[in-house]
Amino acid sequence: MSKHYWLFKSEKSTWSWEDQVTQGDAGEEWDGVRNYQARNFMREMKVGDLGFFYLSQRDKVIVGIVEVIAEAHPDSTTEDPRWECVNIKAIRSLPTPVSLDQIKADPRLSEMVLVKNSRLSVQPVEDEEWRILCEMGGLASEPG
DNA sequence: GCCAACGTTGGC
DNA sequence: GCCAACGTTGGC
Repeated sequence: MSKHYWLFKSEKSTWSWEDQVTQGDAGEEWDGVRNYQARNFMREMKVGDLGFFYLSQRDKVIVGIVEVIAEAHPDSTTEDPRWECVNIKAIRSLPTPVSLDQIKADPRLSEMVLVKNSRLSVQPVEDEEWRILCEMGGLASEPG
């Protein structure tokens, strides 16, 4: 099966890109998700899948690229067996972070979940969207 | 800081 | 199983 692409949302004050980068190859659990849709997407993730790291709230910008390094497992931050999470590690920062404004201004990206359902914290990204966003971010081609 | 949108909870 | 109430998210 081919690789899938995702988008992970975080608030800078809770978990910043710098925090993620600091974890290095060890990565970190993407814990704390308490939403079934988001959890279900994490269950679909495979090791090696790539994702964008997006900062919500003040920043509203895609700042980097992460890779899934562990598939869905119980979320260590809760006893509730319903909630699972994957582990991800930072791959690289985007040379040019891509803002929500830019995304909204591009008709090719108007179908993005980020635009249509702004509250979903873990979401899929279409191959074409991924390519466009990598370009906008200053990457000639996708990494990895 | 406000508020709309949405998801979850819990009473019935 | 429905739905009103409530809490949270996140853009503005």
